[in-house]
Amino acid sequence: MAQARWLDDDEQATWRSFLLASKLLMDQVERDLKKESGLSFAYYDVLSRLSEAPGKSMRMADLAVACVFDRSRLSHTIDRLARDGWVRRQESSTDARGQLAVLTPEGMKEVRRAAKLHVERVRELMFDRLSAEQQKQLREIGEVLVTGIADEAALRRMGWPMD
Amino acid sequence: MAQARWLDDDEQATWRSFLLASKLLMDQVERDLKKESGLSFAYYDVLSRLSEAPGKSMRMADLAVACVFDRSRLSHTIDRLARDGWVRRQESSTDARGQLAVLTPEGMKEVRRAAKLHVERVRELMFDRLSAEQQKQLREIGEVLVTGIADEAALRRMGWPMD
DNA sequence: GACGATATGTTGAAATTTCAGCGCATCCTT
DNA sequence: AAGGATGCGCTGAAATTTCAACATATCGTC
Repeated sequence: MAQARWLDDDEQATWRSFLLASKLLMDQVERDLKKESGLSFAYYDVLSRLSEAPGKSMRMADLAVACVFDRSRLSHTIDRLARDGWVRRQESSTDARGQLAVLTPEGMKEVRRAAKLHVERVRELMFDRLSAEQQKQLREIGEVLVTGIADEAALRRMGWPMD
Repeated sequence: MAQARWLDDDEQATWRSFLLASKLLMDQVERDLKKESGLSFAYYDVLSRLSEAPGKSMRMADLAVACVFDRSRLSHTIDRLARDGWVRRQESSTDARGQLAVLTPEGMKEVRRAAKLHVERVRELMFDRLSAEQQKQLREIGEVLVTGIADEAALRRMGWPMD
């Protein structure tokens, strides 16, 4: 029973392959994004969520869930984005605890500029290399893993497509 | 041509699914590892590579490549691991620039303890949820992405299985 | 063997992330 | 409507990671 739950060679290779692929891919994407637009992926992620949200704004807590940040990290991150003028805070009208992060017009321009380069890069690194079949497989695998980890409430807040 | 390289809906969903799955998975794995063993994944990764290496030691540069750290990050990380007594430094006998990171017996015990919990968790989060078919697919997808990003020299240094 | 080009590992400071805990608001039960 | 439980967002300090630069060593070539 000691070894019962160990990983066999195939599993080991699968895990390593997944791990390395995501590390290398994100590393490369980060590096390029930063070099070409000055934004880290974390900043880009926040701005890009806001840019898609109705009113170009989101509750802090929802934004944190969507970006998979804890609340503290998001708070600090919004501080910096606000200092740079890409985002501003606004009080929620319905919940006195609530703060809204709102994308400024300058922030919107910034994301757009970055998005162009970013998407290009993702395409080169991922989609140009995987067959249509593999893309479908990857999507399904991702969905299985995601729904296995996040509960329904979290998925909803992330804007995950519920069937 | 402006939109020629944009992502369509399927691609967008695939990318998001991959991104979210790896974030959530690593997040969860990190959190559990830390809670149960006190080690961050970065520390665990370093120690675990060393534990598998011949002589339980590696050149700093090779270890950095294997962990996908830059040299500076590895240097600081080894500082901390050395302070905790899990690792010690040793000069290379063949290259006067070289430093070897060597796993101490205490470090070895530490990884072993952590590995047990870690592997258990990876199994629950990943392998218990994916079919054999999906595991095979994921492995191949990972390999395609990895070889698309890292050059042959880097792969070799990572200990990547070359055919 | 001298030369510049490249590789190795470290350092210190700056930027970012993590961690523990706070104050306040809303929710839920009674 | 009082009470506690929970949710929200923020803060400051500690830990970690990033960044630019350095000193030294090896490599390749002439």
